[in-house]
Amino acid sequence: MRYHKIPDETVRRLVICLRGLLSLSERGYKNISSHNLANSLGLNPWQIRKDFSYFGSFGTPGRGYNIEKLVKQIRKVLKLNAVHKAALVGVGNLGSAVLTYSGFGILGFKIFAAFDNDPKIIGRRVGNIKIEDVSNLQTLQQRKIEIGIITVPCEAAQETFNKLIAAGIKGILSFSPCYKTDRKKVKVITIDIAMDLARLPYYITTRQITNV
Amino acid sequence: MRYHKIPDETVRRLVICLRGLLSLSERGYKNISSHNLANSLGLNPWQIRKDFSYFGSFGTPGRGYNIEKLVKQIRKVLKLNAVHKAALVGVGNLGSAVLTYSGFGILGFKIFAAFDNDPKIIGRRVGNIKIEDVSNLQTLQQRKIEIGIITVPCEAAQETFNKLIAAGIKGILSFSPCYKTDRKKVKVITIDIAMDLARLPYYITTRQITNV
DNA sequence: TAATGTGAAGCCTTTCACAGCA
DNA sequence: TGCTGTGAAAGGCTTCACATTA
Repeated sequence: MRYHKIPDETVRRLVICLRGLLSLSERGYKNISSHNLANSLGLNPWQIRKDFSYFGSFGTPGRGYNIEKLVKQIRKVLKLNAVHKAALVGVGNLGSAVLTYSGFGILGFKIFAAFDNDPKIIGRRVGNIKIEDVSNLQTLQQRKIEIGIITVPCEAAQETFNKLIAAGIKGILSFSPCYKTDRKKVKVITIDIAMDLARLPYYITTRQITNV
Repeated sequence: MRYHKIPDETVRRLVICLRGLLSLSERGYKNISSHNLANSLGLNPWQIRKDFSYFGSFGTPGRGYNIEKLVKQIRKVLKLNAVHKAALVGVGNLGSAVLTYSGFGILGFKIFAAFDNDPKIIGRRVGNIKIEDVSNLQTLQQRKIEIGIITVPCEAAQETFNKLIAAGIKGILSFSPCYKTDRKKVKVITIDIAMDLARLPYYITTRQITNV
């Protein structure tokens, strides 16, 4: 049982496992083997076992894992055992899609605020969130919101980054690549749709097929 | 000069370089050193040079790279030198965001068709694309469309996958994780927003900050 | 028996350091 | 002199094989 640095790829898979386990749990399952869990998620059994081994050993040889117990452990390791407050900036189509997505709650996220700079949008409600003026971004610190989601057009991304960092945001999920960020102050995860699309042709015309 | 398998991570960075170079080119630059290119993209100079070395050597020692020449080479390697036809399924907020995104063209993509199953949406236009009924998906093969973009709700993802594969689609960019796909027939790249968000807290409360 | 947990091997990627070239 | 291209070293992740345990 170790508790060192967990590889980035393991963190990625742990989230996938967590969701798989939650879904199994909902459907009434109590236990599962690494083999069956792996199968249902397109992973390898030994990979999963290795991943879990980075933070403990929770299985029962011959039986497998108790789902509830495992979920609790993964939540703890990923710091998903308390609700995280998030704020979203940029309420266009993409922002609205993220705002109305219902899958975050089960993972411990709740979007508490949304911002835009368009007077036509400010004041409207999306879901049960009232859209505020971006000039209010500075209030995030007082409101103890630590996660930012950037869904503004590319041109506005850099400015939004700066404002979020100034507002004490600790982690950012961004849909615009931004290379001029002080990565010592915040952790940034970028979703770069155009880049992901542009990777496809290389793999299509080449024989070689890999996982994502 | 080799032409072997290019590492997945290199493919990822090549797209980033390509966009960086295109942007430099637009701003009138003709040449750039690995050092400057790397700096502007948050990468390392030696990493970039190594990446390029997988498919040739195009630089001039003491001078750097000719941007136009390099762009041409990267496009060729990534198979982005011809227009790729894409189709999108699921025209909700997310789908509309992708449909109206203007950054694909420069990378060689054009969305030629969009589908939904909601009679209220079918027939409408988004941008200059008329939304079709999903039952028309089978026509993709005749229309020589080889790339699919899945922006349907989770529940509908599996069925959409199956239909796209049946329609002869070669590569899929999906916003719903789907683990039951025949990865020998198509290359799938998944954008899993909830998963990416859920990875953040682990890195926020840990000191360790890494690139994405 | 059936499945876990993990050291060790193998493989892939990143980083380094420097020879070589304009 | 300045920057490229690349072999070699270092580092990190995946896979394997099997001892171990309920």
